[in-house]
Amino acid sequence: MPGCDHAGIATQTVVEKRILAEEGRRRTDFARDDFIARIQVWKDEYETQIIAQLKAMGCSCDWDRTRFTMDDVCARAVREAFFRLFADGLIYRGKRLVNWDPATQTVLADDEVEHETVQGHFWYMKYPLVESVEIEGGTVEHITIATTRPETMLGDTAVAMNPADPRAKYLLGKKVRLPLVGRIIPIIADEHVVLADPESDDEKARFSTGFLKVTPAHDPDDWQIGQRHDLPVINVMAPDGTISDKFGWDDATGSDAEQLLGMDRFEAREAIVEWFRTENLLEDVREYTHEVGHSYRSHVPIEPYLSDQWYIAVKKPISNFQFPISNLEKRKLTEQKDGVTYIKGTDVPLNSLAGLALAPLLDGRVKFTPERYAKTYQSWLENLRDWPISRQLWWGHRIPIWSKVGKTAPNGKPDGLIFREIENDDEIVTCACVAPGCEDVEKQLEKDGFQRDPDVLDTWFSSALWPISTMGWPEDTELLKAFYPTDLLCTAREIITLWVSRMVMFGQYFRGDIPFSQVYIHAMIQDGSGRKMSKSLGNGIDPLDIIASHGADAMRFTLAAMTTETQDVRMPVEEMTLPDGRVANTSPKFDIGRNFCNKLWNASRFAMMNLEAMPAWSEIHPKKNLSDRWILSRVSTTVRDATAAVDAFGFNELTDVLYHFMWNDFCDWYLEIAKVRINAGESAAKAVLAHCLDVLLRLLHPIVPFITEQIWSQLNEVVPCRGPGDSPAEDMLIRAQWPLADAAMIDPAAEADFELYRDAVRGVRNLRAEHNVSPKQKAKVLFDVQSVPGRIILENQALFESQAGAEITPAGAQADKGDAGTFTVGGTPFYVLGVIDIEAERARLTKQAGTIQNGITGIEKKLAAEGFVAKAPAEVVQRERDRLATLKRDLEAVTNSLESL
RNA sequence: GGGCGCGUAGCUCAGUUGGCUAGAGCGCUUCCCUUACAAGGAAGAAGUCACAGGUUCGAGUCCUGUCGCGCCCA
Repeated sequence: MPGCDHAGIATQTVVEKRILAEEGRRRTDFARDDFIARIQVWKDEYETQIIAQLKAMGCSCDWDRTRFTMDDVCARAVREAFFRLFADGLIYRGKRLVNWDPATQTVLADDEVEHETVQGHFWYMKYPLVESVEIEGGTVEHITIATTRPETMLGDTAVAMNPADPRAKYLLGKKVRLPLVGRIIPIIADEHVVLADPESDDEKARFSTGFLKVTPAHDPDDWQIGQRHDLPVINVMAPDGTISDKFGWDDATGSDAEQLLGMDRFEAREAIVEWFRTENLLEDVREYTHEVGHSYRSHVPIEPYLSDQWYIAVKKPISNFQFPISNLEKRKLTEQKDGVTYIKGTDVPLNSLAGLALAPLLDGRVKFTPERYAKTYQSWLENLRDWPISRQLWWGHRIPIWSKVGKTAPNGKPDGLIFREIENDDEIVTCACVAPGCEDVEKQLEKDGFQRDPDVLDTWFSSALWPISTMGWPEDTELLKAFYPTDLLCTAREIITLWVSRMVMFGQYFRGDIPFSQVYIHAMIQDGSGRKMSKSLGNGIDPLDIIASHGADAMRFTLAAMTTETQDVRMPVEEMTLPDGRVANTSPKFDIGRNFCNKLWNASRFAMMNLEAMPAWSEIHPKKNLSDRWILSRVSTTVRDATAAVDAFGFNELTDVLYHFMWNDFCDWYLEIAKVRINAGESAAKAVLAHCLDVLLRLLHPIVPFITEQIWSQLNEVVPCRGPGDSPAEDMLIRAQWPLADAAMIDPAAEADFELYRDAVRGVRNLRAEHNVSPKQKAKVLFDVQSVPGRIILENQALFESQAGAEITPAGAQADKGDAGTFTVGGTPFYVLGVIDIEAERARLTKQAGTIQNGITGIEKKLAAEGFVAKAPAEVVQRERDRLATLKRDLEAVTNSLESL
């Protein structure tokens, strides 16, 4: 089921920027619906492009069912989901410090905040005590706080110190006058405060003065302290990050701080530091490197900001949950606390949303590949905090809540409407959540003075519903019955928490079952120097450009070959001129796939040229010919290995197995042998050839669908019936069955014998190359015809002579081996007569003898080592002994040849 | 601060539960435009498996530590 989500923040930001750049107009210059219409146009353009990319890449999807998270089907599911969550009391409104992005003026989830290391400062600022204090005989007029964000001091409502601080007994309960503002604030005790220790290993302790300014409205830790001590909360900033007294700050007027109003937060920082310096209250400034949260969207520093947001309670037990959750209880993987069933070792109630997502991992119903990613999923859920779901955007699913200040008694009690009273800043607000399909209720509410919440839902809310919403939930559709749960989710590791966990959560909560049983996390492609591909760096690649430069199949093959279990994959990016003349980014890496496809095409063409008058499978006797037995064994082994690789998501292994079979076995050896045999009138090779190609195409189709489908249709014209059974092939390869490995065809003896044959051919070729024997000249080859390799060569004499460019010297012929080149196959010496340069051969053999001797020494050492023979498995010991014997025969042969030179 | 990954040939990467002389592609060297393929064929050179310890008959593989690179989370 193909489709797109609406990528709320990203999409709106892009369109806002574009309209500002092109037309000089801001979002606020538009009516809401008009602006949304503009985004819709942009989205349609890009959606079309994305779908076209998927099609061009050969993705096999159900195109008729293409979905978008904001289309009607999905929108209804979102409304229904929200309504049910609200009805179950899992959605609430909370005043919280949120991650505020002053640039885009929206709230970001914790996951949307990027932590960057920033070179900053600690400023040491003196706050005067209202009354001086005597400590150990000295008079103290000031205390000094240290801060990295001086501008927030305008909102300070206390100074905290650790009760264990020796000065605490003199200072606790005393008051300070907040500079600039003049506000009188208390000195309180809180254990969160780090004690000052210049010698400490802890950096914080080295930088601490022991006094902490407390700004509940602008710092998460301070917010906690404020909650503990019931401190006032004073917000000193406007949503755009400028200093303002319009959002909860009422003692600015008339103070020295008034001059700061309207300044940007960073301007204000400088002004405040300067003011302290002038007033002689700046004690010190020290360099400090620390982590600062930045918006992943606008990249400006996040401002912790006090704001009203809708939340989903993820650890709240759901009363009367209607579906079975898991068998964890039976397996004693839960524990009881205060009447609640928790997942063992966590504070996650089994019947909470977090529990619903965590249980299927723990009970094994959801599996990750590679397995290590299960940890990411698990630890995220175990430490989950409530999910802020409102976003200050226009592009998205608008929150289906209408509200009105004051207690408003419900007018009757229409279906599809839930009222809830919420306390907010000392006033009561009545909120109404409306179910989908109740437009009349919505109109009535608006008539009654209710206003719809302006915010939209987090994009992930609707994305979390994807597996069910796209198939028509909340109806119990035939689609859902047929395809839910699905088998496999394939995705990137960076959204395991944002997306994967929430799909499981919602799938379990709304449908009572997991959305998928397997999660495959694929590698991420980076550029050649290990950087993420991005528009701003200009190091990204458009798949359509790769398709233009190398072809879709080449791209698919290469990507599959690069897909390993590792986290990141590097893709060198290069500008290239495409066939249509455009210059675009692509990568020479795709040569791998292009060369592969080219080879496959040529080999298939050649095979098909030779299939005329192919005998039926039932007429041939492939068991009688070594090369047939060998290639059929290789076919079966390849089918077996390829199937295993697919089952294990080993995509690089799959391409590796198929590459090796196609190129090295099928092309380099079997096709070359078939040439000779077919020329000699041996037509049995044709039937085997056709069968090999048939299986190869079926194995390759998922990776390189276009070229294999094309070859398949040509093959069907040449030989519609082929392979064991001689039955007609499927018209379309995409419908053909994945081949089954035929264990009876696996023939280790044939593979071993063929190996000897191949070594003999290579041995002759090697000598020819080393001694520059002209290709036209036949090499005279002499060997013991009674030996195992000798018999094999003799049985395939014509083939051997053709492939090696050799002539076998008649058995028993006496020959002068003095000027022969030598090589060994399985311990049997082979001589190539009269071709050599004696000095070169001596050097070659000496080197070879050295290599063999190294091998022998290694094995002898191993066999002599204490414990090896006694402790290693018998088969390992035997293997070493066999190898040693062969090597010794090889060495003897080489030594003999050296002596006779 | 917590977690995860990576470091193997000049480059990009494989190497499953420890067990043949550590592999592939690209690049490089030599020869070959042989009637499927020069995006090709034949042959070849090239690695102290980051470093230091440990476990073991045996370590690229397991354990501990160090160094370097990257990612995720707080």
